[in-house]
Amino acid sequence: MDNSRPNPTGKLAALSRQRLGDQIADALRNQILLGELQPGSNIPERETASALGVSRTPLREALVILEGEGLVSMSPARSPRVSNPSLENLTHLLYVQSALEALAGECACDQMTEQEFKHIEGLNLTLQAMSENADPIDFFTADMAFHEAIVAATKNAPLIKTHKQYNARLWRVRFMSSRKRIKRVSTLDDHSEIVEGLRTRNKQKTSAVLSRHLRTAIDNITSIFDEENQAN
Amino acid sequence: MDNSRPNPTGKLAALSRQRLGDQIADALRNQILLGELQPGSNIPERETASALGVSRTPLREALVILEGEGLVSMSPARSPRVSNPSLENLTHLLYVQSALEALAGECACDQMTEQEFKHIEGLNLTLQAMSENADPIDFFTADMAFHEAIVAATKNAPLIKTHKQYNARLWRVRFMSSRKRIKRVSTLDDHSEIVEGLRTRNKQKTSAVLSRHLRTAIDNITSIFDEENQAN
DNA sequence: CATTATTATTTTGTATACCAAATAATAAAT
DNA sequence: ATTTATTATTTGGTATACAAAATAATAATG
Repeated sequence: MDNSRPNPTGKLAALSRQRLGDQIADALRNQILLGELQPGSNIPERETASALGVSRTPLREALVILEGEGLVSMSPARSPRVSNPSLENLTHLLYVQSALEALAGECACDQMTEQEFKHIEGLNLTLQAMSENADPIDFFTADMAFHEAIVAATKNAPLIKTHKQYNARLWRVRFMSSRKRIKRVSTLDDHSEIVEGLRTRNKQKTSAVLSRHLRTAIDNITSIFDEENQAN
Repeated sequence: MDNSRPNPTGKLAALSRQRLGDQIADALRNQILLGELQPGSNIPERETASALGVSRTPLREALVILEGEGLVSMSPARSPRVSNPSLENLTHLLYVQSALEALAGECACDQMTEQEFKHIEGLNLTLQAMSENADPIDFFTADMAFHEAIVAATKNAPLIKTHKQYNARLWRVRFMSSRKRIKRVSTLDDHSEIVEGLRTRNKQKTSAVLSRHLRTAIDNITSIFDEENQAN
């Protein structure tokens, strides 16, 4: 966060083109997704600001941004907290994400270039190669990259942004869910079907498989919650 | 915006449960939707803050919120501006809104109470009664209320919020589009089909008609843009 | 010892102050 | 008169200051 040192171009860094608030939001978002900031944990303003070497003003700006994204909740006169969504809430998020990816699949059939298709196909191959031995985190990241690439191929900026935000809110449970390697086979089957749908530019099929794929995830996260409740 | 006077309960108003930033965001959002703040117009911070009787701090908070909603764009060292979306951007928004309402129709078939259905049905009847003689603004508001009621019946909070945000960004063009009364007949036909779908809790039909209904709106806004370009 | 009252401290909410970049205005030069 | 240089002013970005509420800590009381 230190803006006073010279940047690579030699210039004095001056005022970065990106506001501090945005950079801080990026940093905090990462910490939340990585689990360094646990759901329900407090984000005290002074402490966090000084830890990042900034004042409370841009930190609060970041918190307001993250609140808008649903990753942080702010109550009056209380420390901001990392959101801790209920199973119901996560289910609701997945329904929306399912609809968004179904739309993405459909639009991608129209808008996707051949190069983009090859990229998506390649990501799926990578995923298949990883299926046997890769770390959960790597497999999960690759899985997410596959879905993001499809959405990106639509060139629909609002869709891409909204999808990204929903992904962030779902990141944690979906990662926990993906640790159950048992699910990898059916995941890969779905992905192959999606790739086939895209190859033939079959909107109906691509859209339907993506929708089903995401709705299946609802069952997976439900079992995650059940296990946690049994443990307690 | 004056918080210093006693509130109706007699207490000193103290710190309102809602942050000033949120209240300001609501006020500015209204002004944008009503067209009092035109697309592309500047929102200078000092001037706007003093006009509202607040300091720049909560005003900036409001601007950051509205930027997240896509209603305002902030560039470094320039005055914040009311977003002025291109036809392409509006088209993209409508595709997403179409997918969201299709999902809403499907979920509403599952989640809607009989009372909620009666309410939706009633809104449609109101709309039909208005079709001949009502003001464009009233007809449009009733049209929007109909769609919002369907989304609300899903009880899916993230869906409701995202749909509301997309509605806000689309408000202006869709209002301009609705001024063409010629479209009212087909609008009402679609609505009646949607009501029938909901009555029979036919997910497939409800979802399909809602999706088509919204995608038709893309053609309507395209002609709005064409006319504007001819005028210039 | 437990429980309530009261005080002290921490923490958020908002306002103000200051700096640097951008724009507007003015002066200088061709 | 037009264009370029330079200065002044405005405006956004960030830090700091202060007020009010919430929490923690301490004292008082049954």
